[in-house]
Amino acid sequence: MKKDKLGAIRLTEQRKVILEELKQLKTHPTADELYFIVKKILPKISIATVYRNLEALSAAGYIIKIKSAGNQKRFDGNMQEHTHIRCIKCNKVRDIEDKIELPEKYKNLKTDFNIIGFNIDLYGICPNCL
Amino acid sequence: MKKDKLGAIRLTEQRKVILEELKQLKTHPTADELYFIVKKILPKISIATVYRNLEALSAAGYIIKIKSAGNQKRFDGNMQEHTHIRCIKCNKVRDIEDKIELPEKYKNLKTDFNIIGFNIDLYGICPNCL
DNA sequence: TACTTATTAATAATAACTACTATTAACTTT
DNA sequence: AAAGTTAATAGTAGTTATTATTAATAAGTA
Repeated sequence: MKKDKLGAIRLTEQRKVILEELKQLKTHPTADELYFIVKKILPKISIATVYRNLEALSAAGYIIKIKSAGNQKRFDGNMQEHTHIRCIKCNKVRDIEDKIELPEKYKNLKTDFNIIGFNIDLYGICPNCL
Repeated sequence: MKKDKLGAIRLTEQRKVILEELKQLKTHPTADELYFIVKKILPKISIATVYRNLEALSAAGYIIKIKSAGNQKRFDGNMQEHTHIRCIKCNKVRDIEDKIELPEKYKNLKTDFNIIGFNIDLYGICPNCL
């Protein structure tokens, strides 16, 4: 089986379309939002395929699963390091171009956890909800 | 109706117990975890009451609803400003005593959102999952 | 006291996933 | 290339965490 360089998944037609559409969007859609978009290209696709493959693609490192508040997972096809801002009213997520870095002094925090990394998200109100 | 100073909610017996138990815990429990704890004191309490009142208490400013990853909401009775670290394996949340501040230079980020604040969470592996 | 409103326990309903199943497609071995 | 093996899919059932509904009760007010 031909494996891709990034992760050990085969890029099926469904996966290719999901990936392409996600990469074109700047809106960080939820799985169901993306389902309706992908459906226009592959009308027979199942919503379970979209959920499953968003997980697979993010596990394989093609896309990013956006953590942070909100009860729906969102996905991001932009692999450049960047920060997100979320609207506290409608939960939409947008990119912040500036890359935020944590000062050196926070590298050695007191905890019995094994620190792997951190996550900074901004929150505010989007133009639409103002 | 006697309103409390903080928010406009009446502190019923159920709410008092939920609040007290949460304040004693350092574990940032989920609603159902807290339900089983509170049940020992009020055996007849309904899980819906716990969910409803965790929302009510956080809306009224008595407790904090922890945002960030993981599919279950978690709650924190510690109103001091502090940072959280989450275990990527078991999703448990612990406090970091140091207060993390965002450098000045990030106060004017380029975005059409109205920035209200930010949220920093660390992630890592807890002693138990190591 | 009688009335009004808030809160509760219990349970039904919902939203967002996630697992299952039969089928098909892709790859591998003969 | 045929047969065998594994992976992926569509469709759908099931699950989990949460939210809404409802009838009963408790608290506050006139």
